[in-house]
Amino acid sequence: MSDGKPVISSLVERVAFYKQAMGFEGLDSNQLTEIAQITALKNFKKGETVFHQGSYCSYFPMVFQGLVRVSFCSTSGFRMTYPLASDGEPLNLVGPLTDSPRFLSAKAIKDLAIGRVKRDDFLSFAFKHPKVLVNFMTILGQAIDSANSRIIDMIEKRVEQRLIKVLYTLFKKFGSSLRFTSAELAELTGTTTESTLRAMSKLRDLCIIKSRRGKIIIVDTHRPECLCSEILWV
Amino acid sequence: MSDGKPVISSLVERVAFYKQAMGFEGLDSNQLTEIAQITALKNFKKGETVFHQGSYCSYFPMVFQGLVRVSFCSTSGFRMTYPLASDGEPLNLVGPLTDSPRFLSAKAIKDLAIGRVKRDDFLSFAFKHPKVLVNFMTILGQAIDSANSRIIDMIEKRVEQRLIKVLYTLFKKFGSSLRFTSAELAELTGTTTESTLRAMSKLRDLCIIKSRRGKIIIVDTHRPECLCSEILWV
DNA sequence: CTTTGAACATGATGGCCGTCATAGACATTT
DNA sequence: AAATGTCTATGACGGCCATCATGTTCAAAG
Repeated sequence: MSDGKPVISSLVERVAFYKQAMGFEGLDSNQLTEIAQITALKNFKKGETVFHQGSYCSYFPMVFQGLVRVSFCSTSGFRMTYPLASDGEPLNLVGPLTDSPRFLSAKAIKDLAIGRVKRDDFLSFAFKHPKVLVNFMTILGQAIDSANSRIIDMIEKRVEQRLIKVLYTLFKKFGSSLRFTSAELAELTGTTTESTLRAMSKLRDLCIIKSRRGKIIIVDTHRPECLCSEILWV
Repeated sequence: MSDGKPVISSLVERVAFYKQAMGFEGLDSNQLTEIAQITALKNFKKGETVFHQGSYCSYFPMVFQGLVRVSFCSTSGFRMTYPLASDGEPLNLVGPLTDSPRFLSAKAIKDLAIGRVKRDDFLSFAFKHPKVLVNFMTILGQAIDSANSRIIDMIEKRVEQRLIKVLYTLFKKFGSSLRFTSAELAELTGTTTESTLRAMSKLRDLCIIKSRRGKIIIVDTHRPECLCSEILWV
């Protein structure tokens, strides 16, 4: 998607974007135009921070183009990657509505174009079209179910199974060729780099994946699918 | 609170209930009356199931009186108690809005009075007064943050620290005298009964708690407080 | 080409904790 | 009072995995 091409700039393009964006299902063209008009675009270079943990949230942010790693940090500094948001996905559904800061931080993995709506503008839009709020709650519900499922996985599943689940989820989202390092996968799986590497060795022996430096290829997509009744929120 | 007294039945009482209920902050009397009018009460005996995992959600349920254990089950049967909902708390914020079933199940720990609003009625109420939806999203946001925090705890905290966190949260909600068995605490902590008992022994040695069969008394509330920057979603 | 740093790989070690087993304490029932 | 079931308690064992350590491969930079 985001291959360095010039960024969506016209109103028509922005409307087209919202038409396919997560959370804006069921809105008509007038409503989409309305939100598109109050959206401003801002670019971030790869590696830049989109927002910090604990920062006040004065904008409602959507990923127009690129890839963002959203992470959740503990007080002790442990980081867990939560979702990887790509084109059409919202970055923080809750923050803009409840002016309280959250524990999330977001960093650009690829060059980014973020569409931002000022908090107040977004609030009045949402109040005018509650359908958006219901859509958002649906997404939040999925996020909660997914987080709960992850908690249980942490208890009863071992690293290898959790890694398969992560890989399968990434496969569903990005296809069979994945550009992630073991350290990044570890952050998604909730384990250490070493354990991830060991688990990867096993999966390679089982001919489920092939891997090169910084790249994983899912060879056997069938077996992960059997092991993953539900996919994660990524 | 719920001591077997006759249940809230008059409209006035129901309005008074919603005035203090979680998720209905900022609504005026007319709006509260409106929702109170479409609320029907249903009683459950201790031990009864309020709703099953995967069941279709045709009502929006609130706990009027009593205590409900809301659990999240994995496919393998592992159960994690998520929130313990008491008077004034909603049981399932998402289900009624998105007619998809969720992984939650709910069981009465004490005799219950549940206020229920039919899904469609609730939907039109929420669309008419989006403030409710924003309130709900705030709650969902807290739930997500709490779930994420739990995921990280599962990784980097050991059983004893997690148990302290659980006890502290229960203390904040129910006071220093807690009626829970070790098996129930284990379900909240995400561990086994045996490990919970061992951790309890340690906490007893440290004079943080005293315990008798089915009852825990938090003696030193200061130390748990130091260890818990944030409390859980219970 | 050499250097440098990141990513990959794998062995050794130790500790937390889940599992199994045993047993005593307590409440309720018969 | 005896019986039964639940809750509490604790020991033994073993496995998973975090940690530390060491070494290799690879890509980019100088």
